Amino acid sequence: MRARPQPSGKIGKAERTRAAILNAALGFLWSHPFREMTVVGLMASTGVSRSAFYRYFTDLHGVMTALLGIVQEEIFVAAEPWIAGVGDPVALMHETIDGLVRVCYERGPFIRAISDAAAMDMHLGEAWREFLGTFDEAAIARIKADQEQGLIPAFDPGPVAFALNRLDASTLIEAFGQHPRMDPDPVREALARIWIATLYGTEWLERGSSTLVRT
Amino acid sequence: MRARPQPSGKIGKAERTRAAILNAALGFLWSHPFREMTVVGLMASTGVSRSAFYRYFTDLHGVMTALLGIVQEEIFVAAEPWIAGVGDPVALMHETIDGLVRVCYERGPFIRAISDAAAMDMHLGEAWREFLGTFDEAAIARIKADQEQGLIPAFDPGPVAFALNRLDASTLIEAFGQHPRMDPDPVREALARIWIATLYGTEWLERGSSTLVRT
DNA sequence: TTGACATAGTGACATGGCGTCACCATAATG
DNA sequence: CATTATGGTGACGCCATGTCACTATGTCAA
Repeated sequence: MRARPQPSGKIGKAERTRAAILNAALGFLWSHPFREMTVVGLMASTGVSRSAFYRYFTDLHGVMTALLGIVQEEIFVAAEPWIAGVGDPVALMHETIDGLVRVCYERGPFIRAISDAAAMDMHLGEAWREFLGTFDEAAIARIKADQEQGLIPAFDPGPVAFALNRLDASTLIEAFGQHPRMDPDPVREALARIWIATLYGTEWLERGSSTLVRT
Repeated sequence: MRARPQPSGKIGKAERTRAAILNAALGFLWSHPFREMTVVGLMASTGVSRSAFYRYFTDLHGVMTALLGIVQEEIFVAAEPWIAGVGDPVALMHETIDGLVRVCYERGPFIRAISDAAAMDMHLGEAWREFLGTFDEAAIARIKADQEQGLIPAFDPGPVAFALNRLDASTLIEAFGQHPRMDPDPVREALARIWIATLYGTEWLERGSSTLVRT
């Protein structure tokens, strides 16, 4: 065991500074693109010197990796109904898309910042791709299962799941990633229409409009 | 009239240098991500000094803007069948997606570089968004027209066209944007399935497989 | 209490890429 | 032959980055 400065429940100095940096990043990215974020600007709002930054993160992309970890969790939870739920798959699909749209509407600028930053750093790019990859796996599994039940026509689920997931990611990021954000309702309806028509067939679209799912 | 160094048809020094820079960029981006491109590296392969670069482009994003202009044209041509063609819309859709996949497979790394660079520069980002925007307009018009003929069910075409175009862009970029590129056939089939199921209905999917369109 | 030690934080430095500027060379024009 | 504009160059200053030696502070063990 090493010498731990704080033996009891109180959060230590280190944790507080780290959190301050992350909060500064969140505050900044809500209204500015990632490309405008600098270490100087970030540390200006924390009260500690610029070089202290490198004690907590390797670079700005390290901050974004941390942010990805936070957002990731929320998105996984939102997507769960259709991925793992039982019951009417079309209703579950509405629920999942509803959740994804909600999370991405609330976190839009952050998610866009992560996706932007992913283009500028190999490691973050890899993490981002892996993140999307888990959705591919999950969607493929669900499609396969529903195909075996005859709910979805037979086709290779891999490329379709891949494409539909990219559809969600890039549509949501573009729609909600910068101010002014689009109205979420039409986006939700469009995504639901595309997923349902592609997987379960057009006949499911007219009845059970998305308002049916919303409590 | 100013003093023009080349009075007749021969291409001048300036045009040649500019082309050399663009070629250097193409050569580099085929196997390296945009984030690794520098002015020094670019000019090293041209034989002229680094500072000469700024006579032809304002910065690296200026190069990417020029590249966008080139690729844009090819993509417009490829997309034309469904956008402006007459006849069976499902066949035209297959033709368009076929063309898009072909162009994006050939130019993949360049297109990905443009899209990456768009995240790092305001002006290029605007140009890229505008580029995608023209497809939105075109798709909306086509969907409206087919809706009036009863070929596509009635719904607000705006968000659906928006989402489907983002689907194409991000799927094609992710599939073919870096080596090793995916097999184009499954991607083509997945995109065709999604577009056709969403717009014209599932019943068009089984017959007329994509191989029918390929000469 | 004291000495040892780990952790938080700092200022200074070197680096690398960028964009500009004053200046030079060349070649076409009159 | 003088003029003039275009293509090209080296040097400069700038900005953000990442590192490093060093200080300060607080904790633990003897």
